[in-house]
Amino acid sequence: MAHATQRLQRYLEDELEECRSEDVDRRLAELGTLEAALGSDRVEAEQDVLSALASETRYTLTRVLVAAEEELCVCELHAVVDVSESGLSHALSTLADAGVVEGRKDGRWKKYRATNRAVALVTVLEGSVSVGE
Amino acid sequence: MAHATQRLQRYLEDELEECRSEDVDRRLAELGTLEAALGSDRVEAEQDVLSALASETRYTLTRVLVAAEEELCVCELHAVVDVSESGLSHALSTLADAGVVEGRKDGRWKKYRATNRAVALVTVLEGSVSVGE
DNA sequence: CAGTTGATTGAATACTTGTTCAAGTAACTG
DNA sequence: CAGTTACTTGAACAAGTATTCAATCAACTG
Repeated sequence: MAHATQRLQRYLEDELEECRSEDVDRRLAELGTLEAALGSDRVEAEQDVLSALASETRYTLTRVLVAAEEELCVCELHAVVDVSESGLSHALSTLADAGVVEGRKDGRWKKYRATNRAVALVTVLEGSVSVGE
Repeated sequence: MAHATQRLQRYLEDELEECRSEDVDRRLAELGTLEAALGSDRVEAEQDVLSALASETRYTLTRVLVAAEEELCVCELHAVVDVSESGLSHALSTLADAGVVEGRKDGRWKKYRATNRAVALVTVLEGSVSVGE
């Protein structure tokens, strides 16, 4: 919650045709409740997931892993994105921290697969975003 | 698609117990298909949505608008996030470009509401992300 | 065990992005 | 019409982030 109650007061006068400061306080409380109901740690966690996906490299990796429907080796993923070996590793690590992919060591190779979270998010995005925007 | 086919070749030798370069080419083609099937403009659009949401200010605004289930005035939203008037305007404009919110002018006031896309995304995130990560 | 190879980690850097300040537009009000 | 008020826009700066290089770890191989 923050500042600027004068403007809000004028807005409520306008909307409610009545202007007691009681109304402003009540509305501020309502907005505060809306925000508080979200739960700041939950919101923070959700935002971490969004930040993890909000990069060309990382979203491409996620998309490919979801499309693959199987685990892929780091060396296979390296053929898909155009970053250094180390950049790829950083990207996968970020995605893993966000719970979007899961890694498993298999001998000298390491394999990653998409989690349900990734599948759910990609599905919704795919369904809601039409091309040409 | 990118580089590093030697490593991929060794991986396939390992996996397939057989090592013709044909196999490497086929696998590369498969990975390429996976990636191409996504459609780069579609992926780009999806990523714009993710980038729009991947900011504390903008995601909070989105969350509040989704929770409100009604349009809110810019002046009301200003009470929710801790940025300047101009920062708020920039944030809402970014969200509108991504199709996450919609604005409507009502006299001297401007009101924003969450779009279906926002509702869908928030719902999935809420459902897939548990607190404590 | 020394040598390779696959992958990760940390520090440095180049780049992107969020926020603000200053100025501007659009709509009401006296 | 001059003056507020609500909001937006563009430029500039500060803060954050993606990528790379170098070094390191871990697993296999001869």
